[in-house]
Amino acid sequence: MTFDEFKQVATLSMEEICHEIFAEKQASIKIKKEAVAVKNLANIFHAALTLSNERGFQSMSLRALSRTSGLSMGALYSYFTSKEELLEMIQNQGRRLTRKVLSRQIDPQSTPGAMLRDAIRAHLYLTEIMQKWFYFSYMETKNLDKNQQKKSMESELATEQVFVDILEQGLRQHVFHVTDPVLSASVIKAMLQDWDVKRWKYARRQISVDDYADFVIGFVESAILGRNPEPDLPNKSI
Amino acid sequence: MTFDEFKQVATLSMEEICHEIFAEKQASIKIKKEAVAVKNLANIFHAALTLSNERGFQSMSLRALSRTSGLSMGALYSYFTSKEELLEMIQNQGRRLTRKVLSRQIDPQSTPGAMLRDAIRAHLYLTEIMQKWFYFSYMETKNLDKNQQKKSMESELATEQVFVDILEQGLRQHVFHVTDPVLSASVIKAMLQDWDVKRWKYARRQISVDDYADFVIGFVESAILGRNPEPDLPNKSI
DNA sequence: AAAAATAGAGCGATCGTTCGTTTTTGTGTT
DNA sequence: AACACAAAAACGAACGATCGCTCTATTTTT
Repeated sequence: MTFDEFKQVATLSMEEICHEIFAEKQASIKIKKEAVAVKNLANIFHAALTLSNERGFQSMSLRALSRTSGLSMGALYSYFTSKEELLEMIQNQGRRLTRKVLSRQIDPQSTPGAMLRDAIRAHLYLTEIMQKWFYFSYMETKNLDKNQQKKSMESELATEQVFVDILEQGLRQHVFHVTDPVLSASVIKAMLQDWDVKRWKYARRQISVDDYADFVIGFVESAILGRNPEPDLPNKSI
Repeated sequence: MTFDEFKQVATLSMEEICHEIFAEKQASIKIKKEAVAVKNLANIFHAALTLSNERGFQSMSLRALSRTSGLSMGALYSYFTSKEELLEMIQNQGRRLTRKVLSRQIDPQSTPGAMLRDAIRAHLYLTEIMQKWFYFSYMETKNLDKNQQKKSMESELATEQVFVDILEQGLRQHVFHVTDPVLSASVIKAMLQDWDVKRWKYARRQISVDDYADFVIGFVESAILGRNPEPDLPNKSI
């Protein structure tokens, strides 16, 4: 799957999620008509992410959000009941999209090697499309309430588990040489996250998302395919 | 060098830095006596890091800082002229300590393999000791002014360069098999940073800093020592 | 004209910062 | 040892600005 194809899948999933949010939050959203609500919600989310990523969510005043989104203070409060609820809505929306898009990208029938490559690439593509959200989520998790923080951690562990599963499957088939699948998945995830958090560094060096994906795949494969030039050889790791 | 030895070196360097800060900032610090100034500065920095890491620096009110540090509002403003200057002082202090401690840890006379291991371990030990500061720096860089942001980026690139140099030396001596030293250094740094940022994850799994260091060293070595079981063999990589 | 959506002034709370006052400290004199 | 007295340090109430949020009036849509 190329980056452009991936983009289309994500866009479709995004629309689904806006419908879901509208359906669930009808208690706190005062807007009746879905078309209006979805359009303005997307607008508000985009403006909030842009402003938050400059100085942090707490520092973003609702007056600034009003200015950037083009909606009045009163209008904003037709879409959420408090600033904190807006924070939760944004976090929720991103988690949903992450789950939805990633689960569609990995074919459990293919080989562990192929699955690992697909998972790395899919993660990076997703981060690229949802850049603002990932950065936001990364920076603002600590400002959530206990319950939402727990959800955020579970989401992190769930994405990590995708890699743990792939690595363990590779271990069972004797194609990966991994001493600790959980820690390995952890450091792989750390590399992927760096693409979002240290974006300025890679932009300055003119490294594209595909460049980075190729490199990470190569690096990880060197680390876990083992030093044996015939990785197909079984019973080596016992 | 063990973790306990490392701790002592860092503590000594910390005292040096407090002297330096007092000497340089005498324009904005209204306190005359160094003993008083150093003691309270350390107190303020510690309180500010603790509070900031809960909800972010911007969300930390100076009244809360006053409460936690035990100093009154007026007293606080004897040590800095504005909240923003406090932010800059904290960032500066951490960057200094990082530079000072790390440069003393790596012996340029040893082999690339040993240097790489030492550098990884030293980085993780430093992160462990300065945990609050690193987390703070990670989260608050974007809130600095342009000039301070530039310094922060340079500091990041400088620490990365330590790894680039080691990798390139290993390349020249044909002991490392690295396709791109800069990207390799980048992902190594990402793994090290994860120890600080995702601290809750490793704490929950009861992984110590030495456990993590051993794992990262093993992972990186698997990746770059090449698949050749005789890594001493020269001219292989040409 | 009824319903839906938006507008924006106004409210109390809290923010960073200032400044006149009080307390503590260090030193020389009795 | 007790005191006086500046200098140094700490204190905390008060100020204007801005915050999140509300509420009624107005505009837009159906």
